[in-house]
Amino acid sequence: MEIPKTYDPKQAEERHYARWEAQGCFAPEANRDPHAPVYSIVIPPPNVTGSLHMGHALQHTLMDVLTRYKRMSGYRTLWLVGTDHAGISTQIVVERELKKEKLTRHDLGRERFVERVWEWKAESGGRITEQMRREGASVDWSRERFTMDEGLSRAVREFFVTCYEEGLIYRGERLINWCPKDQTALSDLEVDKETQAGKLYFLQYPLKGSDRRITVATTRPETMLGDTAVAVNPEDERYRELVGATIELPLTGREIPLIADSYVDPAFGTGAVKITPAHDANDYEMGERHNLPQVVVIDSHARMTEAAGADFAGLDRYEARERVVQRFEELGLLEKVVDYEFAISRCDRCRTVVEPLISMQWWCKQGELARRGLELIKERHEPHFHPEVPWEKVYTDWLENLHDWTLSRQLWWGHRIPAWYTADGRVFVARSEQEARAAAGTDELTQDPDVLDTWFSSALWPISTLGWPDQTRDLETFYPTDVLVTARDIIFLWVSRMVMTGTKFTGRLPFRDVVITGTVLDKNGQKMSKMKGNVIDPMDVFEKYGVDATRVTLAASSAGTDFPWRDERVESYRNFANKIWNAARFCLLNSEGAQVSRGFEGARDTWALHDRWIVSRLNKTILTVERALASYQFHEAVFALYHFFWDDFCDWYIELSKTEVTAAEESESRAAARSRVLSVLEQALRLLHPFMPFITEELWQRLPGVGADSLHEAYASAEPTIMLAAYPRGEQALIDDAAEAEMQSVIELISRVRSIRSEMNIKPSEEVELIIGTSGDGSARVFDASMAQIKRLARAGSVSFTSSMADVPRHAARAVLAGGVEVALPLEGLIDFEQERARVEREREKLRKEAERLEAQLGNPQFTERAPAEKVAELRQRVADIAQRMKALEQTLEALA
RNA sequence: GCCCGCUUAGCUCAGUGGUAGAGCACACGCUUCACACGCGUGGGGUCGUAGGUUCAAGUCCUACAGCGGGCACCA
Repeated sequence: MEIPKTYDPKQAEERHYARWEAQGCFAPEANRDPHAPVYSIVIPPPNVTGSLHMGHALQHTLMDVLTRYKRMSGYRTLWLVGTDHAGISTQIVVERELKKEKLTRHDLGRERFVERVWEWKAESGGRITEQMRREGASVDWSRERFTMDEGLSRAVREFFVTCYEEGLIYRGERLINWCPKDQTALSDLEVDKETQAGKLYFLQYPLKGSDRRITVATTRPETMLGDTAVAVNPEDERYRELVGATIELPLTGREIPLIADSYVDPAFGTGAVKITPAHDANDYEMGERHNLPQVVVIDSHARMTEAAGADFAGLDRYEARERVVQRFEELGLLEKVVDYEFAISRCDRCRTVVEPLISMQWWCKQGELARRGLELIKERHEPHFHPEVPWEKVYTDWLENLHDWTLSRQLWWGHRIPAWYTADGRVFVARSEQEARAAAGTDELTQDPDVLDTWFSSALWPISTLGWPDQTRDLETFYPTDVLVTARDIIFLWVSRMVMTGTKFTGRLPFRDVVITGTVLDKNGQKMSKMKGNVIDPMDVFEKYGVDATRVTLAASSAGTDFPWRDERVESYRNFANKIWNAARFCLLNSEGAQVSRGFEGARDTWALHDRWIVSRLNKTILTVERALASYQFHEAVFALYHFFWDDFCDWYIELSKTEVTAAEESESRAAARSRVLSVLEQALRLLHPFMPFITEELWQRLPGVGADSLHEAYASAEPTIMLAAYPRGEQALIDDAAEAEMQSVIELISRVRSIRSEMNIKPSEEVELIIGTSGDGSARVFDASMAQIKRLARAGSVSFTSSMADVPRHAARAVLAGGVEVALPLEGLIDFEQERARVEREREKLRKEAERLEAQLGNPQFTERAPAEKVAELRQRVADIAQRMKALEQTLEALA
C-alpha cells in the first residue's frame, strides 16, 4: 500500500464533502430510527453579501462539532442553514456596483433596483455557502433558507400585523438616529458610540432688556440656530432670579425663554444649557416637558435648512459650525473654547456620524414582549448562557432597560412594511394588499415606502425557518432548538429578540443553551478590522494548514474568552494531523491479516498489560470528551483527545505493541496485536471526527474491517462513512485502575532508564544492562510480563532481577522508583563516583524536603482531625513511599562510598 | 459615572480548595525499520500586590494596582 509520509489535506477535503452531501448524510432524514431523540441548531445566518471571517469559522466549528457528535450518537440531527438579506449592507454593495456604471438606485427606480439586488444575490450570494462547504459544516442544505424567502416574508408580515393589532407596534414621530449617508433611520443598537477629542465652545447669549449675558457650553455650536430655550437648574442660586427672562438668540433674531429644569447639572459647564429640541435627544425630552417649539435647522443630508437663516442654509453641518463660531467671535460673544472629549455616534455600517433628527417612524414596544424573557432568566436561568458570567447579567440588564425599537428603514431592499394609506391619510395594516383594500373599502391605496429593520426577520429565524406561522411537522419536531452559538455583539440585536418572538408565538424559548464565543484577535491581541489591515482570512488558513487543523485550533482556543490568532498554534495542530496520519500509516503498513472488528475479542484477562491499559485510557478519554461537550468545554475535549492520541496511543501504545505488530513471522498473535492497534486507532478516529472530519474520514475509509457494520444502527442502510458511525461511549467497566497503576510503573522504569542514559551520554544505539531490585511485592511479576517492551523501549540488552542491591557492581548508575523499586545500570568505566553521588544526593534532598513538608502537615492535629480521612491516608501513604525511597537512596550512597 | 472580565513558565494560554500544567520557544542527544510537521532527555514559576476565610488558597472573600470590554441623556 502506498501512503505518503505527509498528510495532504487538500485532496481529502475535496473528495469527502461532496460525497457526504450527495448521499444525504447531513439531513435528519438520514436517521431511520423512528424513536431517535432529536437535536437541532439553527445557524446564525451570515449576511448574504459577506464572506466568512474567523468568527464564523469559530462558531461554525463549534456547531459542527456538536452536530456531528450528536448525529454519530444516534440523534435525529438538524443543523439548519441559511443567509440573511442584510438590508443596509446589501443595498450598499449593490449601489456601489451601480456607481461603477455611473448610476444611482434612483436612476433605476425602486422596482428595477430590487430586481437588480436579486440578480446580484443569485450571482454572488453563493460565495458564502461555498465557503461553508469548505469548512466541512454538516448543515442540511435541503432546508436552506433566506430571510426574504416567501415563507419567511409571510412570517414577518404575520409578526408585524399581530403586534400592530395588539398595540405593540405603532407609528410615531420621535427623535431618531439618522445616517446622512445611507439616508435611513437606525436603531440604537446600530450605532457605535465613540469618544472623540473635540472642543467645548462657550457661547454668550444676551438677555433682553439688560446688558447681562448668559453663557452656555456646547460641543455643537451649529445647533444653536435651532435653540428654543436655555435651561438652568431650579436650585441654582446664580440664575434663580433670571428664570423666566427672555434671551435674544444671536444670529437668528429669535427670542427664547430661560427655563428651569432639574435635569440640568449646575456643576457642569456654566450650569446653563442651550436647548435644541429638534436635534438632541435630551433637549427633545425637555422640549416635550416644557412645550418648546422644535426648529429644524439640519436636514436629512446633514445640511442646514432654510430655518437656519439665509447665512447658513445649504451649508454642511461642519461648515456651519465654523461659521457660527466665527460670527460669535466677531460679535464678541465667544467666551472661550476648551479641549474636550465627548461621545459621538457613528453608523455601524458606514461609520458616518449620525444626526439625531425628528422623524415619523414605525416602532415596536419592547417592555411587554420582554417580560416573559425576563421572568425566565430571573426565575429559571433560561436560556442558560455559557459562560454564564458575564452574559446572563449583561442580557438581563439589557432586558430591564429597553427602549422602543425603531423598526422602519428608508431603504428599498428588505421586507416592505405591510401598511397601506388612503389618500386622506388613514392607515391600514394588513397581511396583504387585498386585506388592506377590503378593510379600507377602496383600491386607492399606497403602501408605506419603508422597509423593516433586518433584525426584524432575524428575530423570527428559529421559527420562520421551520415553517411558522404554519404548524409544520418540522416546527413540531425541531423546535425548540438545543443551543445557539453566537458572538456577544448580537446578544441584544438578535438573541433577546428571538426570545421575545419565541415566547410570544410558541410559548417556549427558541433554545435551551446560548454559547457565547470569544473574539478571534490578531496576533498582537488587536481586534481584526479591514481598516487596520490585520484581518486573517480563514480560507487562507485552510489553504496553508488544512481545514481540520484550523478547526481544532479554533475549538481548542475557545474557552469563552477572546484569544489572539497565532500561526504557531495552528501549526502545532497541523503537526497533530500529520501525527494521526502517520500513526495510521504505521497501522496500515502492518495490517496484513488484521481487522478492526477483531480488535478486542476474547477474555480481558488474556490481554497484555498495555492492552488493558490503553482500553482504560481510551474509556477515560471518552468520558472526558462526553463531559466536556455536555458543558461546551470544547478545549477540554480537544486536550483530552490530543494527549490520548499523541502521548498514550502513539508514544506508548504503538511502541509497546511494536514487538508483536512488526514480528517478521505471520502468526495468530501478530494478527491479534495488529487488530488491537487498528481497533484503538479506529475508535480514536471516531472520537476525533467531529473536530477533524476530513482526515478521519480519509483514514477510516482505508481501515481493513470497517464497513456497513460500523455504522450506528440508526443509519444502518447508509453508505459506510465515519460520520454515521457510532460515537464511542465511555464504559466505566473498562476503566482499569490496577492496569493503569502497573503500566505507570513500567513507564516510570523506562523513563528513568532513558533519563540516566541521556545524562550519561549513552548513545541510543548502545544497549545497556538493567538490574531491577524489587522487594518481593509483585512488581517483579509486572516488569517480567512486560520484559520485551522494557528491553525495546529502554534499549536494554539484558534485564535481571535481584532481591539485594548489594550484589550490584559498584560501577553502576542507580535510581529509586515509586514503591521503592530500584534500578541499576552497570556502566564500567563511565561512572564518575563523585558525580554519581552528587546526583543521588540531589534526589535525596528533594525527597527530604517533600517529606518534611508532608510530615509537618500530618503533625498538625487540626489537619488530621478536620481533613477528610482519605486525604490524611493519602498523605500517610506518600510519606511511607518517600521513606522507602529514601532508605534505598541511602543504600545507594553507601554503595558509592 | 455604573457594571463586568483578565493578571499563572520567555510568549500565548488551560487549571474542578488537597503533589503547579499544555503548546510554542529554549538547551542537550538522535538517519531507533509511522512520522524531523519527528523521537528521547532537560532547564524554566514566591500563580499581579496586600489582607481575610479555611486543617489546607493559583482556586473562595475584601481592598488596591495595571490591562481590556460593555452600558450610560451630562450639554
